[in-house]
Amino acid sequence: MNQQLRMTKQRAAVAGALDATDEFRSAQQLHELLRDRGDAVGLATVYRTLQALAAGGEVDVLRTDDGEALYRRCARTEHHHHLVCRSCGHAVEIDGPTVESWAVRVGASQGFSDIEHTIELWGTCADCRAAAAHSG
Amino acid sequence: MNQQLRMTKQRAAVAGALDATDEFRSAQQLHELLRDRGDAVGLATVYRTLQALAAGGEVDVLRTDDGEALYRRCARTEHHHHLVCRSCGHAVEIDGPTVESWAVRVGASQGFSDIEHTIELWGTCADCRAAAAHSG
DNA sequence: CCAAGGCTGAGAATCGTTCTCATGACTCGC
DNA sequence: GCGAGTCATGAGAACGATTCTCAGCCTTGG
Repeated sequence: MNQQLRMTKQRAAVAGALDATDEFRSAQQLHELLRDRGDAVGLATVYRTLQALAAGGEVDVLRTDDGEALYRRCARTEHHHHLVCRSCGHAVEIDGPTVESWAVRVGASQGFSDIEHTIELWGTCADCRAAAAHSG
Repeated sequence: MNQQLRMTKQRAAVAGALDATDEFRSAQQLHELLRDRGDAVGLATVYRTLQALAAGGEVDVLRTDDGEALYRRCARTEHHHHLVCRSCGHAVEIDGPTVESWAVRVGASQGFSDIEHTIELWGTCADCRAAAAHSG
């Protein structure tokens, strides 16, 4: 299969960093994280690795309001959505069977085909809310 | 209230360009469009105007998969979503009462607060599909 | 018509992301 | 273990979208 993909120290490091958290992280955050941890990896390599993982469906990608890409290794490969904490990136995988069918139905009723949808929920997780309460 | 906001030729031009279409357009597209039309407006001004309009809720903004911002003047100011043609930008405003409540419910059940959601549908509109069929 | 302060635009500066290219690291066959 | 052929890496340049700077212009209130 992917005889083409060599398992290098760098790829392992990036994958490891992703495995170590269930929060969405930007490429730059992962890059810093690896550097601080001692597993320095070039920024370009981090981007390339994330790209490859995303293409293979091994990590999920989403965009913040200002267009930055965030990555996360999810437990499941099947289609799902996320509830993400806007302050710490903590995420919960969620299903929305109802939403799925709604999307397809609405799309079709308007004559559109090849319907896809972008559905992400943003909020403040319990921990962050508590933290905010203490400091405020 | 917005005594602060002066009505200038440039702002009128940008607003006009937005009013003239129901498709999502990027700042750069609008900039070119205005130039071609003879109402040249500086790119910076286009961005500033769109930003102001978006802040005032007068235009809707969404992000393409690669992070570019698209703008559109919508008929309604109330919360709604869109079904957008990924090839021409044509958009239809849609409601999703079911989805709205689902989002809030899911968020709350996970202990998150201040839930917001990003829900956009992408597809190929009938016209674009027909066009593709002819050329393919 | 005047003054005052928001507005504009060209170009520089940012920022995230991708590309280039010389060098480095795997892998396979011997 | 050795060498060739490749894919991978990383520093830095290049890019594309967006924002900032700042001197000069225009709108508005009087």
